[in-house]
Amino acid sequence: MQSLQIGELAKQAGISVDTLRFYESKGLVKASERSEGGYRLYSQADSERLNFILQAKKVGFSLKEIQQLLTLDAHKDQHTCNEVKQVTGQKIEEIEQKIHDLVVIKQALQHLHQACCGGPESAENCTILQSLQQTKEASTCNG
Amino acid sequence: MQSLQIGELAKQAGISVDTLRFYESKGLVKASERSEGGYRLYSQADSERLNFILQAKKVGFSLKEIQQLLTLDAHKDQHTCNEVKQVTGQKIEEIEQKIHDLVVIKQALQHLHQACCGGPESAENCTILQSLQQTKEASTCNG
DNA sequence: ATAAACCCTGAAGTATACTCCAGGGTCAAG
DNA sequence: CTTGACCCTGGAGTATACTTCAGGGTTTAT
Repeated sequence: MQSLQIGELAKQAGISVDTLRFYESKGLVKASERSEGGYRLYSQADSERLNFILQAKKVGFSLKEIQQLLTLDAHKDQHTCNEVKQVTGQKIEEIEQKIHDLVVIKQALQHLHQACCGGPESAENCTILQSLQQTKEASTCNG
Repeated sequence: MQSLQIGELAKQAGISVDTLRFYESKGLVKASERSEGGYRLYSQADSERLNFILQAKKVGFSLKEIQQLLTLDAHKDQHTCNEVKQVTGQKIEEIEQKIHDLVVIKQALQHLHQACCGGPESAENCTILQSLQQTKEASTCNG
């Protein structure tokens, strides 16, 4: 169970050390320890927390929303199971909507991807909005 | 086929008229017509374009990325099928990753949602990160 | 014809999420 | 014991995505 310095964790996560310190300032991830000299030392748990944050961010959650999710336990005494059940239920619905939206966009892109010959021709008839529309009839390039 | 004024479209889409004008300034949606007095008039196609934008935004695409998708056809002559095939292929992969991330988060939330008794007790052991971890053993509130 | 509700442009202001200093300490290697 | 790579804090600067404001025209109802 070795801990990581900020630079190591940042590299692993694919973000900058500035971003990590910024997230700390926002209460999102805090190094669970500091070295003698004051260096941040991140544990495996810290690293997992960070991964969750990045995952959630990628799919459109704001840092504020992510914090809400992460701090359902921060003020344990003030949060009841009732609250947790409500918040999670709502977020699950949101996520289902997001997945649906992604599937719609993906289908349009797939349609476009397949219809497109991939050659050096001008792509006049290859457009997403057309794909979203006419998902039934096959469209071809310059056709 | 009636057209909408900016306020009507904004209301329908659940955004502000300012946001709509802002999107226009960024080249994302433009009213296909103007009234005599200079009012923007949006067609059904404009409205669908806007819906695509909002859908894509919700799942974490930036306005720049959305514009890229929407303008695969803007400069028709300069885009080849080859390019379109590349761009779409890449975006499809991105979307698949996003869907995967959402499913992971959703599962953790569902675990939490189910484990939580929903009562007025303190939610000490109901945390997402725990859920992400121990998706196998059932956890209960205060247990 | 005038008030209320809507629309216009251009520019400045704000929130979020970083990103980049300045000035200085830590640490391993030589 | 110093050089280079790394770390620290606090604060200023930037990009993105809006939001608000100032000053003014348009439309619809009365």
